[in-house]
Amino acid sequence: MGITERREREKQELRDKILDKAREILIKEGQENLSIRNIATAAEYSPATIYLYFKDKDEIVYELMEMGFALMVEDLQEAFESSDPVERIRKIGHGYVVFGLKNPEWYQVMFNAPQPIQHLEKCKEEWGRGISLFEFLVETCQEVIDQDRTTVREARLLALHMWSTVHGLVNLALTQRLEMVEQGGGPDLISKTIDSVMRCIFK
Amino acid sequence: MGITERREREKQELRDKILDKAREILIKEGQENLSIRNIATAAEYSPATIYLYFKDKDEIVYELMEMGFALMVEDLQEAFESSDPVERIRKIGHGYVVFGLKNPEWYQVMFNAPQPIQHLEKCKEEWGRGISLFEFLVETCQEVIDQDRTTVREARLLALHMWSTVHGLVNLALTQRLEMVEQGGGPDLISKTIDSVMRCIFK
DNA sequence: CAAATATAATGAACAGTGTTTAGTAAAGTC
DNA sequence: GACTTTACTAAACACTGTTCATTATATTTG
Repeated sequence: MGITERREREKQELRDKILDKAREILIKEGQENLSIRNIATAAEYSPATIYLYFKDKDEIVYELMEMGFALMVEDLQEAFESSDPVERIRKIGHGYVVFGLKNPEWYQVMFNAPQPIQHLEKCKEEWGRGISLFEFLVETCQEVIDQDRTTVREARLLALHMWSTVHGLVNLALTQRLEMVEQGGGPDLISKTIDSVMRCIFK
Repeated sequence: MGITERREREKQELRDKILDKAREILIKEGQENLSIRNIATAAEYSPATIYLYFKDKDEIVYELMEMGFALMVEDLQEAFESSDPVERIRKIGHGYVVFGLKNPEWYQVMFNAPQPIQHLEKCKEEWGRGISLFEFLVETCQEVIDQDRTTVREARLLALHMWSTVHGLVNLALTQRLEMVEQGGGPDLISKTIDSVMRCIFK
């Protein structure tokens, strides 16, 4: 059945094209301009057609979130490969913040947007890539604890501490709250804060 | 001129009424339902009338942010009065997170919404109450440093560290990311995390 | 090849959003 | 009572997500 195969393939291709245009709009014009109509125009189809390939807008945002995680993992690859667990955590933390500041639109979709999470509730899938990243951090924290290089005793708690701090930093910076209290609230301040956090946690 | 005074007073009263209805909608129906039309209907006026009292929606959100800070300061009053600076920081941190989790709509407006900040840029005013809160935290951190109860040497850095962590925690919880990695990601986990952070920072 | 059928795509509508403008109705002034 | 100022609103514009009946295309069947 070569014909049905071709149709299947064409269907997949259009789905991919829609996602690709969505990605372009997200990056170039921001999340506030990521509308079904804009996506449809970019893909040269009518808005209604989008709904033949995606249940709703949330499903598109969910797919973009997945893409974002792939990009982030790529960015953090070098950090993951550090042999020293403390250095690994420092590099992950720093890389995490840099990714967030350099890719604000991706970051919003991945860590702040409610849509992808609501989509998960509906489909009962899992926040796969996000969990993987966190679990890797937990494992690294466990290594640090095993090496007795921190006073914290629980790996999950330590990982959550790190995540909260970098997530908080990125969000404060992205929502312009950081520059409200610190004029030159740039990457310098963020680096200093991460270093300070690291010194607090590790011996 | 009693008439112009009355008219001035009536103008102020309607402005207050609009803000009050906006507050009610924010709390009861959430930020996604805080529309000019909903506010106008609640105040029993046409949508266009709102624009005679506020430049745009952002200005209303900005006023709501100010209200939110007043509420938060009230909530944190007890924490502010602790004589021991370390205890003060712990209580502020805990109170901050509790406020965020109990008042998600206020929290979004105060710390995540872009509107009030954009409004500030236009009007060149200041994020007054937010800055006051942060500066108080900085002063308390300085006390802790002076008492030599932490290894961190810079008060502003320490304050930012604390703020980032609690802000990150609240946001992870509010956007359902916390429960993605920790099933029972309730207030218990958050308390434990704050305690862990405090132990790391203070001797 | 033509007719019937299955599939794909869309135009138009619905209910909502923020915002502007022209016009009306009421209140105050002379 | 006539004029002017103020307060208010209906209607429109340009958007948003989403649905559904209709149309056009492609494939299968007679």
